[in-house]
Amino acid sequence: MKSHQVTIKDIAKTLGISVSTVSRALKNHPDISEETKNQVKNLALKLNYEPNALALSLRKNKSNTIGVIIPEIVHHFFSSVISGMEDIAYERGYNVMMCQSNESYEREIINSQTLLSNRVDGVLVSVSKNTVQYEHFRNFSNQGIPMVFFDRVCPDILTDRVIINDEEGGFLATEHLIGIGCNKIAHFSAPQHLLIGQGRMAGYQRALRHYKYEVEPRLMIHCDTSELAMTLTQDFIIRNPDVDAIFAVNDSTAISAMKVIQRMGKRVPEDISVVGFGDGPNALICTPTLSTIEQKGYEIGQEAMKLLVHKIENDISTDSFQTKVISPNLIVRESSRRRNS
Amino acid sequence: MKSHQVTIKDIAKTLGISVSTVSRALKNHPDISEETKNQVKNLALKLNYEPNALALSLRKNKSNTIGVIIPEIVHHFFSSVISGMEDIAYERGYNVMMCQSNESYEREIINSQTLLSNRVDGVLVSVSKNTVQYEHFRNFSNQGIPMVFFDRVCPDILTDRVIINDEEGGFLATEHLIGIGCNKIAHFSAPQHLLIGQGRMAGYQRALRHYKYEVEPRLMIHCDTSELAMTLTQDFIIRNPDVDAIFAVNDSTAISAMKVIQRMGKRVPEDISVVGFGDGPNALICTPTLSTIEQKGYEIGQEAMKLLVHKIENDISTDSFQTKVISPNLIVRESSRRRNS
DNA sequence: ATGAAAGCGCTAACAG
DNA sequence: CTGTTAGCGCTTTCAT
Repeated sequence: MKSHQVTIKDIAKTLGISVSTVSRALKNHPDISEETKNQVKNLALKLNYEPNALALSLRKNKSNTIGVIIPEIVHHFFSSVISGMEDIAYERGYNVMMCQSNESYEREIINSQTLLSNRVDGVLVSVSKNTVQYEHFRNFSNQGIPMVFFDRVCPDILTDRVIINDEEGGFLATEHLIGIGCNKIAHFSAPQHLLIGQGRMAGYQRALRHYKYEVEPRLMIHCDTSELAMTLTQDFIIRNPDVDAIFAVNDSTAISAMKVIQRMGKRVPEDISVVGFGDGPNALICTPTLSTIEQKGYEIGQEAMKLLVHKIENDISTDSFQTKVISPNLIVRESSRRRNS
Repeated sequence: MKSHQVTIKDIAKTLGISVSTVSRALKNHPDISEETKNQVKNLALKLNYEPNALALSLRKNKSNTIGVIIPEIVHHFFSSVISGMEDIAYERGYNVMMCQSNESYEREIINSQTLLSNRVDGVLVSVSKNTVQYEHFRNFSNQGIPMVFFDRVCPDILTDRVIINDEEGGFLATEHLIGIGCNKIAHFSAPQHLLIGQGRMAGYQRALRHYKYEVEPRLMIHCDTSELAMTLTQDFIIRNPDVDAIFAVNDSTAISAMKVIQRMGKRVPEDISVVGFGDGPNALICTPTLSTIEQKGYEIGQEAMKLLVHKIENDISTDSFQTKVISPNLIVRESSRRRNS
């Protein structure tokens, strides 16, 4: 049974003073005498008084709560993002209300309503894969609630964004493979209607061109999951025996590709070097350890939260938007190595 | 700029009726005429009216929010737990306020205050490693706020708990190794002052005794991180060349031990079988894939949330507590195989 | 230096 | 069938 939680009224009654005096005493209002202040504070401490944040929010029209809508929590990248957000929120005195869309459009809509209803001061959103309509997000802007998209941004809606530079990541990975002497670098890519697919592919091609290598369609296949890699890699290698490197659009694809390659009797990195994208924990577990592009989830979470809080606290006009692009890092491990040819 | 969010007052004014009528109309009160209801509902829809959850919470003295205090989000087990919690919360109409203690006692205290302040209806807690005093948790019970501990429970505080049966997990792992014909089964254990360390060790020993194997102190070493496994495994194997199986207290330790064993020129599972504990994604990535004990984070999260919501909604007296013990599963993969000796 | 009172958005008892 | 009013906990203006 939820017993009565102590309020300023209780303190006022016990001390025989008014609630306004208690309120002022608790926040060190200069008008209040030291003696009263001490009395109030001591009693508050003794009674374990905690200000009612709900009442405060209602009164001040500010909830100090940030809403987060995220596709799925159980995913190293996203959980890193959440962690970064939570750390900044904590630092700045905000609470985080977490909603998981589970990649469902319908649930995303409900999540939005929930956050609206809870009068969050701002929202951080990464769009669900199944979302193709974006009207529910407009409610936030309409109500003047600042919104920052992270990672999976929504092209149709003008807001602040925090994204990783996929193009640069693709470039770095490919440049590295070129640098260690690979000649035929394949790209296992994500669908080209996805921004990450486009970006990483673009970086791959730019690196090839920049270093005067040919961009060959036969070396680029759509393969962006562990399952697809398991199915497609062998055939691909057989059909393109000259391939000496693969840049895969994510770590799990890269790792599965490595497994297939090894099963075919070829060596990684001696015969074929492999670079992934993401730098999840798996990259350290697989054999050989995976060279990859660090996706910086924690940093993205931090930046998104910083941007949002800044917007909230500075009442920035709703029509100046900023896109923060995080630069990825190349991490070289065992799966890619200088060739002696 | 946060513009005015629409309230029932706005609707009442526009329609020239009273707020109470609007309030009632919105919740289908039988007293209200169909016509008024329709008018109200249509306008509400048109204006994108969302009830102010803060006002509601204040009024009803129920926030429909559950507070979660978790040591770290970026950890497969914990993020699975959160996911399970979120799914149930969503289903039952609760929101989740997430606090990350980052394994810090001080932060855990602040987190508790935050949740108290936000008048959460209940709390789910997994205790930080550095927490040795538990007074801050008592505030919840004192205020009559239901609390459920999950995974890392607090021995001193009487509450509901959801934990995995570590002892059973240890037993299953060891029994499996015995079953495939291993004779000298080592245990890489966690410190014995930790409950998980105790439990998994106890299960290991019970299995040995149950199948009439000797419990040998030389076969049990404290080794519960990837780093320790890297340092200690080689020496351990050299000193105990008869070991033909290792049950490690967690997956990362198991995987690192496998790596060392392989580097020593021995084969897994042919020479030494290995079983871990946790079943994180790594278990599928490593070579060979890891036999392990499924820790069921998602289920733990679900159960903890269910238990809590049940307590909240049934106003269960604060002095009947229940401990839910989840049974782990054994998952056999490549790292353990029947021996032909 | 302190108190009284209004009001944030909503519900519900009471009154018609 | 609808309106009036009090009050949830707190802050703040206006009095005193």
